[in-house]
Amino acid sequence: MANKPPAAHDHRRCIDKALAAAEQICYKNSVKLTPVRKQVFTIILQSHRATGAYTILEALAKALPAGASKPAPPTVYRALAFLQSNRLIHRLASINAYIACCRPARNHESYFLICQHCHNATEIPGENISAAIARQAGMEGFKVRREHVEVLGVCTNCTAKEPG
Amino acid sequence: MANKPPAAHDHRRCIDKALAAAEQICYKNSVKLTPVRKQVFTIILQSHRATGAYTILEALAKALPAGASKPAPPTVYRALAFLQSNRLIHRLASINAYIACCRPARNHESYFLICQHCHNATEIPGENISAAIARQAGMEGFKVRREHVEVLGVCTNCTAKEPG
DNA sequence: CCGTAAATGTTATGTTATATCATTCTAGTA
DNA sequence: TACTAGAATGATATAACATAACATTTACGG
Ligand SMILES: [Zn+2]
Ligand SMILES: [Zn+2]
Ligand SMILES: [Zn+2]
Ligand SMILES: [Zn+2]
Repeated sequence: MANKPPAAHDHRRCIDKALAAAEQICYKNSVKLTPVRKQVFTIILQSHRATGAYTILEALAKALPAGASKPAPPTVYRALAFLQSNRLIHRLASINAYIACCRPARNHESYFLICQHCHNATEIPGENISAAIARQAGMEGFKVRREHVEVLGVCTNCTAKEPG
Repeated sequence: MANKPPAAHDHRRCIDKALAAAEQICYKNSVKLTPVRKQVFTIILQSHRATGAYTILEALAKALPAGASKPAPPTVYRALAFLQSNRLIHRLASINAYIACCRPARNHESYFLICQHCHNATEIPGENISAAIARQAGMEGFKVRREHVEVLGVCTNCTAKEPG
């Protein structure tokens, strides 16, 4: 476990729940959560920090059965594309990294608080933000398709540890 | 002029105003808008679309006095860093590109509507969006430092041209 | 079993960004 | 004017992120 979650919790349970949800969603979408895809998703789930594609690649190489050939970047990027298209993960463009969606059942856009100190990323409800965006977009006659909100700053834990 | 601005306007004047403002801001900040930096800024100003670093690099190579040695990536990236730190441009992380700020005198975060069709990017007022973000961040005890809001969709012009 | 489509493997390359050190320019100062 | 320290730029190499293209394997209905 290479991270410190935003609040103490049973992370094993966290992972299991996410995997179960993913299985359901893939079944509903009539797509297959193949071993590679599941493995990549599991790697992403290990932490509440966003993970870079090449970090995932390394982890995948270690996770594969001994003797298996080393995976190449397309393997990871294809799995990421699959997971994104099924709304199981988000991409954080400002830091080129990928993170599990905390509410994959509901279609929604991407709203994150990213701690510059510990790099934990917290997915937040986007209703109010989205409404504010819709208002501005409406004034410009702009049709909204995707929303990416990435807020950088310092999380509670890190503020507590480093006052001032 | 390699672009179609969101609304018809005298783009030459647009550029001149932005350059004059930049001179002022740099003077106020006690920093130098050197020829390279000014040239890079001018290249970015040519269009209301965001411009990639390597596109800027090519344009810079053509713009330099004949016989001058070809610029390398760090030249562009250093100029971009300078322009960003003086709030003259924004980086659009979702498309890895750079665009001039339309209100550089006022410090503010980054709120953009990006047309997926014509690639024009419109900087919008962020007060309401920022307020909504502040509310969510407050609930998480998160200290906001930077906000990046990138909305992808279709602009008025493109909607008009391609109904349905 | 066979044929097809999906998934994965493999190789190469494209795209974006930075590290590092050398050189030149700028301004203040003696 | 000459010296000097710091800023800016030049030059080279490489890191980090991502995709194109084609070969091979796998899954699965007929
Ligand atoms: Zn989500
Ligand atoms: Zn933190
Ligand atoms: Zn701006
Ligand atoms: Zn458009």
